[in-house]
Amino acid sequence: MNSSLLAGLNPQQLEAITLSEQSVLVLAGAGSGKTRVLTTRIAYLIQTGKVSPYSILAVTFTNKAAKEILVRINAMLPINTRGMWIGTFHGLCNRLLRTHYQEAGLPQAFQIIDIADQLAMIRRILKALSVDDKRFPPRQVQWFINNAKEAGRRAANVVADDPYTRHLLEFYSAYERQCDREGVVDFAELLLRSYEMLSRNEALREHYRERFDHILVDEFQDTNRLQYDWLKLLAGAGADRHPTAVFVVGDDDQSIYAFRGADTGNMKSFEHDFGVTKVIKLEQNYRSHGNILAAANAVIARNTDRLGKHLWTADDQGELLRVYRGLNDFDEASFIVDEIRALQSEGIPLAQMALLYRSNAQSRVLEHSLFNAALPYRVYGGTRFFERMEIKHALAYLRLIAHPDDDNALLRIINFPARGIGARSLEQLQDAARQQSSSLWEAAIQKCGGDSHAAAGSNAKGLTGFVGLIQSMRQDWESLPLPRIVEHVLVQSGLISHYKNERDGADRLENLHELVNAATIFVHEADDDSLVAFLTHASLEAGEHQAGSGQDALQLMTVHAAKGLEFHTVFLSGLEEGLFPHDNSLNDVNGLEEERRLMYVAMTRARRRLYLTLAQSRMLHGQTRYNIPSRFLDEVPEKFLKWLSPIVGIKTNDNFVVADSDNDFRYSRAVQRNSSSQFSGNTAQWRIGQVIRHAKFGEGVIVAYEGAGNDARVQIKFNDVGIKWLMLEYAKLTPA
DNA sequence: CTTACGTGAGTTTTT
DNA sequence: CTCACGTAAG
Repeated sequence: MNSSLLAGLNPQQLEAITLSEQSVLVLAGAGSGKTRVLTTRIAYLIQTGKVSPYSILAVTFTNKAAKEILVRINAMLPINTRGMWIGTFHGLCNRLLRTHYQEAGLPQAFQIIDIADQLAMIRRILKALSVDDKRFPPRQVQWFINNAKEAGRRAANVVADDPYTRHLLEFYSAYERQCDREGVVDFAELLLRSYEMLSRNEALREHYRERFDHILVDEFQDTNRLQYDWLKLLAGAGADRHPTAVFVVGDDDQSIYAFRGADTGNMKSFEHDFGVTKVIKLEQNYRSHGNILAAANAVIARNTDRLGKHLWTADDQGELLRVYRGLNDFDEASFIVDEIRALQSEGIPLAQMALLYRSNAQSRVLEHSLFNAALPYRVYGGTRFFERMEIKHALAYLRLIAHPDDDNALLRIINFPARGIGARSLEQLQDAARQQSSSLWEAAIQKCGGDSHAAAGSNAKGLTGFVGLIQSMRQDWESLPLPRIVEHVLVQSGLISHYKNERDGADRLENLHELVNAATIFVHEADDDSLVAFLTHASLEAGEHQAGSGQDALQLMTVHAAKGLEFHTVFLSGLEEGLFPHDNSLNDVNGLEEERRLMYVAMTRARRRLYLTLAQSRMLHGQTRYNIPSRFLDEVPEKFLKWLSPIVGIKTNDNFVVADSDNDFRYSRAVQRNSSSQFSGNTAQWRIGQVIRHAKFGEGVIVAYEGAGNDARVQIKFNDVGIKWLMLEYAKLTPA
């Protein structure tokens, strides 16, 4: 047994990792080493030799998390992780369905559609049924369908009491039929389909139950009903109990996806459904300083619906939380800019600072100020690589090659780039397809075949050309390796020349070339380098939000997007009633508690410094709004706050402090200052009085320091730029 | 088929 | 306000 595997773990972590074969709930607070525990347990199970890597199933929500687990296991054990069942719910379900496509009633090359494709399809169906889309907005229909699926219900299993629901159900069944006909599945379908397959097929179910001795689940608080039932089925919990040990890690306080069907009730159900006798709490936080943690604890303590957990840290109290209330949103933004500049001059990298907001719309003003201040920043969220229009077009060609029944794909590209197939020829095509209940592609082929005597209009010519194009592409597919096919399709389809001629097509062209790169990388990395596998990869992994230039940049994102991340400094902006908590959650207790969890998540992202900012007025929807401070601000005990602005309309009206950049740090310094003159950073020993050199500020002498290790700060009297406090971790000092 | 205009919505979103 | 989408006109 490699003892280094378990080195440096606290007793609770150790217990969770080495627990014998039983199901367990691990309540893991923010920054408590959750991922480390999960991965170390996997490594431990394998290394102690009791468990084969192939009888472990580990499931996450994001590809990123799954990758992280694989990387860490690879670092801990000399085993090949290929072939291990570690992935997202959707990825693993896809694997099941691909392996047993016949049992699942799917074509071998079934395609996965994303929400945009799904919406387009629903639009099409509603149109075909002549539905008034004012009464039944496509988005609402989509929401209804996905909700039903995520609760494990088919159209046939939903009870409709009212006419409205009956209509929705009709659309749901029509949608189901259409998906079946096209041989496509949406995200929820991956889960529902594999769930149904396993519950229907006893032999298959038993096979997988036997196979997996251990199931591990990350972010368990985010599971929805269907995912829970899926786990239960696979683990054989309930009546016919199977000795599968199910190890789930989660934090009910960080459940922020209830609006999407996540159900923390699953954590409670888990205990009794899986015969859990042991709940392990990981409550030691290794991330944040004490004040930040205490403030976050105070906020989350207001929630009534909790399993109960209290984070603590062995670290110092650290600084107070800094609060700034600006006159307006612009003022708030310039405050943030000033503070970022100051931190930057202290040597803290921009990438270690995050600017968080409740909703995306808030980023506009902030970005404006950052841009004017010439501060590099990166916004997370927005369109991801495989969701870009030009990429979806290219993928649609590829999909049609691999899977001709995909009407969605056909409709996307039949006239893009334009080849003279207008609305009326499309309508004819759709009519023909509907009549013989075939796919559009089949209808197109027939139309071309019997075309010689028909009116030789330009549209017929266009259609023939299109059919010929796809058919020739399909032939190339037989003989070319994946990246070449992609390249070929880009050229033959006319996409390349189309974007070459377009005014602002340069970025799109670049993205298309990037797609060839993606295919090349995929071929090198994947076990299965087929076109279908690549398309699946594109559907299940939307790709990075942005190509990430690698440049040091401030991180801008919503609080949701920040979950799981940590930063030296966090700016939490827009702390106003109506924004955070959001208007739409104000009247609902559950909604408010979710907003509060969101606040908790936001606060616990900060390692060392946390700013809470707000504005007295701001522009929203073209109107100036005067918001009162967020209730969450009131929920932080005053003793943890340091006001940096005069404040109005809040109970602690008189004890504000005006920012004073020189003396700003004095209060925290008093607590932590050390008396010895020798101290050490990460790599080197330093002493007071020593002459040093700094890359930017030049030569200077160390006059004081505080803290230790990573958190040590040094005060240096520079020859040229005066006295400065710098973070030792980032300052890159060299002895002069 | 492209362009212009009108309309309406405007939390969060791992797959 | 401002973006995205859908329809109508050119």
